[in-house]
Amino acid sequence: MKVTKEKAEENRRQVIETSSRLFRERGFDGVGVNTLMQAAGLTHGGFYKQFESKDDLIAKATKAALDDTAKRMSSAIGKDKRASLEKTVGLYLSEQHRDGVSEGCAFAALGPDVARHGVEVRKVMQRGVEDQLAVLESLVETDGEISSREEAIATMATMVGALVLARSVENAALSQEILNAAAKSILMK
Amino acid sequence: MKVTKEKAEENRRQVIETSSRLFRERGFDGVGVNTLMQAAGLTHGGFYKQFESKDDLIAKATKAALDDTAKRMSSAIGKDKRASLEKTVGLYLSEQHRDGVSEGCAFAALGPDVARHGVEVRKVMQRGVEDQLAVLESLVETDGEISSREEAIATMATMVGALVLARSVENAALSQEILNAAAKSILMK
DNA sequence: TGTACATCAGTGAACGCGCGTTCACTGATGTAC
DNA sequence: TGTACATCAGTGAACGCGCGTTCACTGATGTAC
Repeated sequence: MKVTKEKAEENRRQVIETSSRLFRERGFDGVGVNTLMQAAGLTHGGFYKQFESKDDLIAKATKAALDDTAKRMSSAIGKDKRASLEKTVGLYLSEQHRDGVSEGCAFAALGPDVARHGVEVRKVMQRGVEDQLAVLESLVETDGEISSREEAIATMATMVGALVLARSVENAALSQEILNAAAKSILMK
Repeated sequence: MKVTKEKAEENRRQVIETSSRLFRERGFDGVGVNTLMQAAGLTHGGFYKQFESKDDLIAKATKAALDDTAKRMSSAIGKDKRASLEKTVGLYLSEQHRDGVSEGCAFAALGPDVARHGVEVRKVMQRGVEDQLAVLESLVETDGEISSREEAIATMATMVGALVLARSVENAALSQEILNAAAKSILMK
């Protein structure tokens, strides 16, 4: 049956939000349309009234995941540059972030998945990378050897790589060691 | 029909090798048992004569991928520490490596996939991380502020993160910029 | 070394199941008068 | 404001297909004598 425009829009956002979490947790190929719709409280048949295809939802859910992370990370930003950087790195390389994939960074959770998919989602990802780089660029200190843009890129790469590695190993001590060493290296510079 | 022990062992290795490439390219959930067996020139029915389950193959193929990368990377190691580090970083953060997922680093290609899977494959991955860290530890220079172990971890995180990001963005210039900035940052320290 | 036979890698059909996508239908919403 | 009707979000069955796994069978290999 038909539903108010507002309700339809709310359902749509619900599907995207739920998908952004489930995709991060299980990968694009790890959850089906049926599961995603049911998790949002709907039946699968109506999916194509809201989205062009699963790939369309993938692009939109990835964007939502990026916005989600950006918002969480922005809570670390204050007036003091150094304190903001420390807080950002501390949040990103925390046990909680490592263990909370479904609410965490889309680059670390979905990077390789994105690389395997279509142009759309890679454009979305690119936008997310540029946005995050802009934030980091305003936080890093640099000497003459390297530009703040380059420093921001290296910092982001270190954070993403450390999170990916920390999540890939079985041993908890090694996992923690990875997070700590990366944080130390970034904040030492 | 039965086949010589040697032929059976060769088939087995062929399946593992093929899988290690296809998994890196398409993800664990992106290729089925049927496809993997056919790619190795066999029919799918015999799969369970060689492997306990798909997860069993995933663990063995991931190990093969790690060994593959380790071998490729070891070609960069020579007598001069600094030159070896430069060559390692140069190889890892090259366009060729970015574009050659199926022959490239398992951490960057399969990290999140591994994080989503069983204990077995995470143990395999951990071993790979430790091995690669040992190599890097012997290449990095450190001051008193950070240990060579910590420096090796940070270096590895930066390389893996940069490769993941470079593969996730659509724009070729940005992708190259990421590789370059990460390499510069590592070699500057 | 030659023969009889057990082993078992590989085949191909089949299992139940979930995939992404399509479609005829429903009935409340929202619009035209 | 009230009525008639077109719209369209959501339903549930169905599409062909590939998934991981099982199984009866084949026939060359490899072993026991």
